[in-house]
Amino acid sequence: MRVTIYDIAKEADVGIGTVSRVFNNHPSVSHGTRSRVLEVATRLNYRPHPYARGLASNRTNSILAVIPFFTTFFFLEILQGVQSKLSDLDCDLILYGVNHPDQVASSLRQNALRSRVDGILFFSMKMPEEFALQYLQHRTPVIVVDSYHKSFDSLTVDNQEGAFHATTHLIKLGHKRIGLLNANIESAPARERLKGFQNALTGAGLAIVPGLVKNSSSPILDGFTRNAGYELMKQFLSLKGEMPTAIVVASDIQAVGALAAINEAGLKCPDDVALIGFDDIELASHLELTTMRQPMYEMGALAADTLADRLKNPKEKVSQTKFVPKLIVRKTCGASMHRKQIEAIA
Amino acid sequence: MRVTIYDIAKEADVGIGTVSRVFNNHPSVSHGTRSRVLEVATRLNYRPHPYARGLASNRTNSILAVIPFFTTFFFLEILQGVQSKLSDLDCDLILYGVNHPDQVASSLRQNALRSRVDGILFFSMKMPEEFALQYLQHRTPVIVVDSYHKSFDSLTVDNQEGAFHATTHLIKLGHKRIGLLNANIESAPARERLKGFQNALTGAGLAIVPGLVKNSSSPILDGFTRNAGYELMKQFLSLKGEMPTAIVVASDIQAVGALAAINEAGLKCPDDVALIGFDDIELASHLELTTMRQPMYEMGALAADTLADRLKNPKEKVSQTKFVPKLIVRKTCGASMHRKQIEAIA
DNA sequence: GAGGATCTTGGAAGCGCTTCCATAATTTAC
DNA sequence: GTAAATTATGGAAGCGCTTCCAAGATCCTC
Repeated sequence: MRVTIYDIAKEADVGIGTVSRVFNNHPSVSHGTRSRVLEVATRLNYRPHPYARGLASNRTNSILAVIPFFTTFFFLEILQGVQSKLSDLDCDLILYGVNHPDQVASSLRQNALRSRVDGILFFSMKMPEEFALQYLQHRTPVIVVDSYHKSFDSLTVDNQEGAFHATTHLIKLGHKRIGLLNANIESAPARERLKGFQNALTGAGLAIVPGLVKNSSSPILDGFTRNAGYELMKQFLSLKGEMPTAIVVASDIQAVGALAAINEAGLKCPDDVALIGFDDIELASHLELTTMRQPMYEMGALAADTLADRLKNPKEKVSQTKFVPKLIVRKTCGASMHRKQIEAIA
Repeated sequence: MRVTIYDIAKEADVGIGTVSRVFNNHPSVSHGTRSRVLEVATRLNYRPHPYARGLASNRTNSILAVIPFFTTFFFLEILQGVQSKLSDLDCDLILYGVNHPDQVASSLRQNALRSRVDGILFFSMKMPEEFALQYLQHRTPVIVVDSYHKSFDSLTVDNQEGAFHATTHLIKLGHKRIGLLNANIESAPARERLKGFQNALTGAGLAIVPGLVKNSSSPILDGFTRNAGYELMKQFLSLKGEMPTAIVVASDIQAVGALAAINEAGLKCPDDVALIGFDDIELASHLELTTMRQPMYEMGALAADTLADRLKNPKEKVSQTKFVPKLIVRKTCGASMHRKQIEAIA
């Protein structure tokens, strides 16, 4: 039979209230009693029943992570960060993966309401208003990561700043004719990255050549796909002599497609055209892709922390944190080449 | 206030037992009563409290997945498969990631005992005996995936068969001088893959040349690393004229390292040496790596199904299922080349 | 139409815990 | 020394559900 607080109470010759207090670190238990209870509990191998606890205290000690399954690379690292904090909080992680952005609402309807959780981490997708309202009403804290909602704490990557750094890096390497291979301008990240790109050029006194900014028109994942990168790169390649000497690519996955197009054309990166990506997905290091790294582990960890804070202070005003991506220099930007050479190319 | 079965009972003018029966699909509720209760429940937006349920029924409707965080690529797909089944089972997925194989035991000690779950999916790691005993004692069903334990249902990949197919594919392409770039022979998968390799050669009447079988001696992840592949490939390259015309590589990640070594040596794959990997990680398609695909989604889904069966029939005898990997032909095996050319190289 | 099955139903008990109230023991203040 | 405050403790009530037992209603069977 299961060991309960009654067994412990009897064995340690105290009341059940006292046993409960010991396990909840309630201050008003004398030192002697506490250690006696703990000794007995260890001896009988007692473990509190989480559901009984949850039922009685109206806490669940578990949180829900809603993640998109369709962009694999990104998430295990984030979850790692989340979990590193969660074990401190003595909290379970319930995972709910959504297969397609369009299914968020129906998926949530089907699943997320079933489980009772203390809080929710919501990743990379637009939170449907229907659920936002519901969570607000139920006072279930939600942290939105890599996305934004006015009513919830959010952690985002500063896309504009990231694109600014990326572009500036290329400028510093001596490039004057720099292109932007962007995603679908309908999406906020694409717009922000465009803005950062423009600011960097303008700030350096370079002109923004419209023909060198190419937005994807693909509706599929807003153009953040390998294929979108491939197609846009082919457009750049068709410019021949007018081609930029370096291109800022809105995401690594697009850069992968771009590299394929470059190879196919018989050209070399970075010799013929330099590339800089965004994200630092697993592939990036294998392809020696220079990129703007998003601090995923850190975002995960901070998301968990933020949720913990929110659970403690429900009234606090909604916070908004921005992470600045970090430049990871590899080979595709040509930083290892001598500047003279680059200038010769340009 | 929370809506409970008492509210429903009062509103629908029935007893709480009846309400409970309705929500548990108990047969002995008349049709009229059932629909009246459901109508009221919908109207009041009633949701059963999972913890109260769990406490009263001693079921939790949640399962635990213990996965290794250190081999990222593999798992989201498996989890996707798991989840596709879980929502049928009306079950939550609690995720617990282990950062390093050596930490399995300590990680489990810290975490896995806390949560009460109906069953456990245990991935890719050796289950510490300490926990195996505990789970058996508690009668917590465990399904071991991509690993083996005699007391639990297991799903594994048939490494021997996979390596056999991979090798046979190269033989069919006309190769006579085939090497094996293996992982650490201490690990079961490495041994099995070696055996499949040998069987294929022997079966085709080819000799097994000891110098063409290279096992990694790395203790890190049993040599299933990019670096181990890189180092072993350098050994192959140093054979010069004695080099195999094709190499079976024990894992894609090693093949990535091997490709790097080949490029570094100024050689071309598959022109100078053909390669076939194992796993079909995300990278593989981007690198055009021919490989033996492990059916991860399917394994995840079947794991969940197996667990569901086990929950229904705890007495059934332990099952053991083997998946056969599937050949995915891309470019590194040179299958697209004309056979004559290959023979010319050989 | 009587006796026995078979369906339905109500609701008490109990799952293992937290929490509050009452009370006892001890300390502090004057 | 006494009154008041503080500390430590026991245990009842209650969290929302399942499940069992008892009992009423309905249906057969001969």
